[in-house]
Amino acid sequence: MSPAPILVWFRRDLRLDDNPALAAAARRGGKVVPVYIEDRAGEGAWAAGGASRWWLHHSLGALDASLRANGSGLIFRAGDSAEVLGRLVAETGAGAVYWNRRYEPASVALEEAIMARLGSEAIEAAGFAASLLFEPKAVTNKQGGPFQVFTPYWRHCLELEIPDPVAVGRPDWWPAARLPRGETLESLGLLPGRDWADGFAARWTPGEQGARDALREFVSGRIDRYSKDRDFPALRGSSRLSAALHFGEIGPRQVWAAVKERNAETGVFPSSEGERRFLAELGWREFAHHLLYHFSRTPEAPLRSEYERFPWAEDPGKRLLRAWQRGKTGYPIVDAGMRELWATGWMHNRVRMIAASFLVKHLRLPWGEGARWFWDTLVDADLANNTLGWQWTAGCGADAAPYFRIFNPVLQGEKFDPEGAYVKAWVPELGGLSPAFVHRPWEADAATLDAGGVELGRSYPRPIVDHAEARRAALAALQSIKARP
DNA sequence: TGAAATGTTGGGGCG
DNA sequence: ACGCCCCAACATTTC
Repeated sequence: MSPAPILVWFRRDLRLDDNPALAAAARRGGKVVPVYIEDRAGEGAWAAGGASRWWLHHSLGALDASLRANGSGLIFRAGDSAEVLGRLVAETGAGAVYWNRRYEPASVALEEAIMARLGSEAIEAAGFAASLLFEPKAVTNKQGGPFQVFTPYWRHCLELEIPDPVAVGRPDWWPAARLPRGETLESLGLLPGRDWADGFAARWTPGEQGARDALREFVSGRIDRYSKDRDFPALRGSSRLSAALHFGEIGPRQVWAAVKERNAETGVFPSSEGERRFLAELGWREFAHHLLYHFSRTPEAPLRSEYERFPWAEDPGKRLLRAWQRGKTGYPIVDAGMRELWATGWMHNRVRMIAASFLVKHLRLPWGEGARWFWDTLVDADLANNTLGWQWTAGCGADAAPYFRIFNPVLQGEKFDPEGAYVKAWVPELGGLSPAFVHRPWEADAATLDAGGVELGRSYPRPIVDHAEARRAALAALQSIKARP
């Protein structure tokens, strides 16, 4: 008699390769029932945002197709995860539920509850490590606590052993369970109602194959120029793997192994500044997830409590916030970034820092407003990375930028987009300006603006705040929360 | 994974 | 020839 069926509960591990839960289930020899549950309440206050759901929809479609090639596609369900799993166990006579762990606070709580519930029913329940290089509990400082500064954290991690993805591999075949499919992918309602996301498809290929292709393309060449090119948004300098990693279409061990593999002949690894820097970005991803695990309130509250009393600016009618969201601040590099975000569901990292800094320091609007906007508009929206990024920018997080570090959007633009190519790609109304003025159109004289086809205040806004003035106000506000008990 | 203010130095114009 | 000033260029400090 063959073993009882096993439910494989897919979540943010939408791949067949290097998927320990699936591999373990396949090894058992019983039928495998792959299921995805859309459980918005189970995500706490951070159910996936709009752009992210677009990606999720297509990634689930790709996973379903891959699974169907083995005989049985993904079972889609909506509702409370514990209840749905309980019903499926009953329907299928499953003896076990396997999944790959998540580390966000709501997910940790949900998994604990499910583990207890299944345990009480004598159903085997097992979570596997798949989405990080290191489990949060495996990385502690000498006092046994979490690191709060990246450099020592990552130095410590590099001493640890990275699990080999080949050891998990991709199961060749497993006995398929025939189940009524019930709900369809479409019925989960993941796609946005409006035509907002229609342009995303021109840029992205969600799914395991797309992720694999993107990794190969990056690692076979661009990675060697990564440390130089990564800061220039007009170039394609970064890997653009963020969404694939968020949804687990590819795992960080596979990324690590791909970089290692390209050095197989020499054995020297990492072999270039580009590789070293790229791996350190995986390190930031680990760091962010570990910090969120240990400081579970940080999506809502500053890690440094003195920032609870930060005097944010008034914004009647949300005029400033709206201008920022729509890419109409009058600062070209900020507006270009915000428009790239809206059009593609993604923004170059250098520009994320500039745009975020502008919201928090020039407009003095709460970082949570920015975090929410990014959460809803980024296809790669990730609670750990988003939280770390915004708290870093606002100066209130772990290893944060010092409060006095205020990006000058003009200088940043001129430094990292010297020709204005990035600005012109997303803010076409500035296309007629020379590099000397494309980042500071308000300084051009009337004839220059006229020749460039720019009508300040009409075709492109004047700056909504004055840089020098905003900088002074930000420093004063930050001063006001310092050195008080 | 800054920017601006302030300080220092040294070349060159000039009386 | 000398001292003085200006100021770019660079370094340091401060926010």
